[in-house]
Amino acid sequence: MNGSPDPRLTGLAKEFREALRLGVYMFRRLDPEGDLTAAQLSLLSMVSDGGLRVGDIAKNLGIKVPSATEQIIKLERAGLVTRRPDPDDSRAVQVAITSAGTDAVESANQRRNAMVAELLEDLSAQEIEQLAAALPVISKINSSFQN
Amino acid sequence: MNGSPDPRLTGLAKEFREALRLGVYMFRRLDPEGDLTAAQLSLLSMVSDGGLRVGDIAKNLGIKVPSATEQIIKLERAGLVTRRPDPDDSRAVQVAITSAGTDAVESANQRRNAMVAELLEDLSAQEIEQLAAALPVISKINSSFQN
DNA sequence: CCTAATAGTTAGGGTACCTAACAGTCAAGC
DNA sequence: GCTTGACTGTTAGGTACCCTAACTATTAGG
Repeated sequence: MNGSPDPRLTGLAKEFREALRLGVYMFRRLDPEGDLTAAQLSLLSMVSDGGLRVGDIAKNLGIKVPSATEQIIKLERAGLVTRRPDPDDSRAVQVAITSAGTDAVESANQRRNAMVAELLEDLSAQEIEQLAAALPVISKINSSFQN
Repeated sequence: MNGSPDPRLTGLAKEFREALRLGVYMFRRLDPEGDLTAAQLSLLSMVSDGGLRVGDIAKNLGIKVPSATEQIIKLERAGLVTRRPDPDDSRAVQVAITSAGTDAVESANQRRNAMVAELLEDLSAQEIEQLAAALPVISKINSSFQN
C-alpha cells in the first residue's frame, strides 16, 4: 500500500518465505502413493462439512474456477463427490461429498496426520508451544493475502 | 517409528497440515509475473553462495536429479547459471551463478520480501513474535523429514 | 582389465495450475 | 416481456514442475 518497508519486517519476511519454501516440499512429500493427491484431499475436506458451489470452492482453495472444475470432475468420476445444479440458481453447481468420499477423506487425513504427528514427536514441549501459537498467525497472513 | 500417536500431537498435526496447505498457495501466489518462478528462485538462491553439483542441488531442494537438471538447463539458457564439468570428477557438473543470475536473485528476493513484509505489517507485535519464534521449529521439522 | 557404483542427461508421462473463449441463467430497466 | 449486462461454470489449449526408466560417461575396487 505504501512505499516504506520496515527493515525488521523485511528480515522476518525473508525467513518466512524460506519456511514457506520448505513447507511446499514438506507438503508435497506428505503424499502417500495410491491415495488421494494433496489437491484432491484439500478439496474433498472442504466439501465434507456440507455442499459448496464451485466458485466458493475455488475461492477457498485460492485457485481459479476452471482449475476447481477440473478437480471436481475427477473426484466425481472417482465417485467421491456428486454435482447437481443449485435449486435456487440453475447457473450454480452444488458439489457434495459421497459416503465413499467421506471414507477416503477420513483415511487419508488419518494417514497424513499420523505422518506429521510422528515428526512432531521429536519436538520439545516449548517448540510445540511455539508452533501451535504461530499457526493462527499464518492463517491470518494467508487470508489477508487473499485480497 | 512406533504405533501409538499422541492424540494431542495428532490435533496439532492436523492444524499444521492445514497451515502448510495455505502456505503452499501463498508461496505460489507470491510469484510476480515476468520474473523468476518460485522454483527457479529457490535453485538460484541455492547456488548463489557458491558452485554446487547437480546432485547436491537436487538433494537440497528435495527433488530428484532429472528435475534439477531440467531447471538448471532452463536457467543456463536464460544466462543465469553456468554448467561445467567438475575438475576433480568429470562425471559431475558444477553449477555456478552468473552476474546476471545474481542480479536476478537480488531483485526477485527484494520484490517478494517486500510483498511479504507488507503482509506482516498488519500483524500485532505479539503475532510477529509468535511467528518469528515458530520459523526455526518449522525448519527443524522439515529437516527431520528429509530422512 | 572388468565390474559395480556413481553422476547426469534424455525420453516419456502425469498433476495441477493458468488464461481465453464459450454457454447458460439470472436480474434490471425500458 | 424482452433485451442487455452480470454472473456461474465448462471447454480448450498451454505451461511449470515434478516423476520413473533407460541410457552414457566416468570412477574405483578386486
